[in-house]
Amino acid sequence: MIVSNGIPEKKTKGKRKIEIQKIDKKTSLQVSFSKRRKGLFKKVAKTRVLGGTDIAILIQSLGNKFFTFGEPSVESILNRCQFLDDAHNPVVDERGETFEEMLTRLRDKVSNRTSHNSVVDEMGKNERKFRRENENLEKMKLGELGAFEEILTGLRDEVLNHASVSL
Amino acid sequence: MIVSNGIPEKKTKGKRKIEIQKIDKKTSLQVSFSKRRKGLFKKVAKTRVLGGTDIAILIQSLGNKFFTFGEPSVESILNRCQFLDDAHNPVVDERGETFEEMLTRLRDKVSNRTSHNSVVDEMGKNERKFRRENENLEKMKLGELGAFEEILTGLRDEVLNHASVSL
DNA sequence: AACTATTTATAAGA
DNA sequence: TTCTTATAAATAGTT
Repeated sequence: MIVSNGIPEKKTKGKRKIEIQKIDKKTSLQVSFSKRRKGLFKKVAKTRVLGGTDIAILIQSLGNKFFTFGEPSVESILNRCQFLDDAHNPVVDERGETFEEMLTRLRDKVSNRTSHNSVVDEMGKNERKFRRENENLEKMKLGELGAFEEILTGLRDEVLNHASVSL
Repeated sequence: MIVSNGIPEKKTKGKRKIEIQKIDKKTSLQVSFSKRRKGLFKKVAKTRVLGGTDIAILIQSLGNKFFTFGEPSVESILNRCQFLDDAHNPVVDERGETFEEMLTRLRDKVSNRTSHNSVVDEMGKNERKFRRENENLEKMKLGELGAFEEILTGLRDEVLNHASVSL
C-alpha cells in the first residue's frame, strides 16, 4: 500500500458490510451467487473433512439450474435420510417395526409359506440385485416396503391360485 | 489489547492455519464440527438470500445424527431434483425411456405374458395401492423401477417353473 | 461457551 | 468470468 502525506491510499473500498437482503440488480445477483456458491461448496468440503461428517448440498439457482455437491455422494446421503422422520428419529410403521425388522419378517413370512427354497432364494437373489443395482432399497420407506411385500405375496398367491397347485 | 514496553501482549495465539484433514482427537473433532456446522448453516441462509436461490443441505454427523436445513424446505428441493440426472438432465434409461413410458411397457409386458387377467388385475390393484398409500411410486427412479420389474417377473417365472404349469 | 489474533471469504471495482 | 484488495466474517486454539 502506498502512503503519502501519512494518509494510506486505498486502491479499493474493499469488502464492505452489506444487508442480507434480496438483490434487485440482476447482474449483481448473479455475481453474488457465483461467488458465494463457490465459497459455500468450499466450506462444505472443508467441514466434511474437519467435522468427520458426510454432507450433501443442493442449490437451485434462479434460472432453475441445479448445483449439487455431496460426499460420498448426494444420493447416498439422501438414502440414509429416508428412514428418518422430520425430527430425525427412526421411522417405524404402524406395527412399530423398523426397516430391518420388516425385512426379516418379510423373509420369514415367505420362507414359512413354501417348502420350495428356490422361491425364497430367488426372492433373495432379486432383492440383492435390486439392492446392488440401485443401492437404493434402503430408500424405500417402510410404507413402500409394506406395499412391495403385498405386491410380491399377492402376486404369488394369485399365480398359485390360478395354477391350482400347492408348493 | 494491553501494551507494555511497546510490545503487544497477545492473549491468545488467535486463529491459525490448519491442514484440512481428519481430526483424530474426538473432543476436538466435535468442537470443530459444532462450530463449522453453525457457520455453514449461517452461510447457507445468507447465500440463499443474496444469491436468490433455494438451498437444501443435509449433514450426517459422526454419531449418525442428521442436521438439515432448507428453504423453502429440504423436501421440496429434493422433489424438484428427483427426475434429473447428475448432469441435471431428465432421466432416461438405456432404452431411452422416460418413467411413464417404462410404466406402460411394464404393464403391457405382464399382460401379454398370460391370459389370466386376474394376475394382471392383481398387479394393477397392488400397483395402485402402492401408488396411493405412498404417493411415492413416482419417486422411484428408472433404475429402481427396472429392478422392481425384474423382481416381479423373476419371481413369477420362478414360481411357475416350480409349479410346472403354464398359465 | 467466551475470547481474540489470525485466517478466510468476499464486496466492490477493474 | 477472473483478478485485485481492503475489509468483513469466520474460526483455531486457548481459557
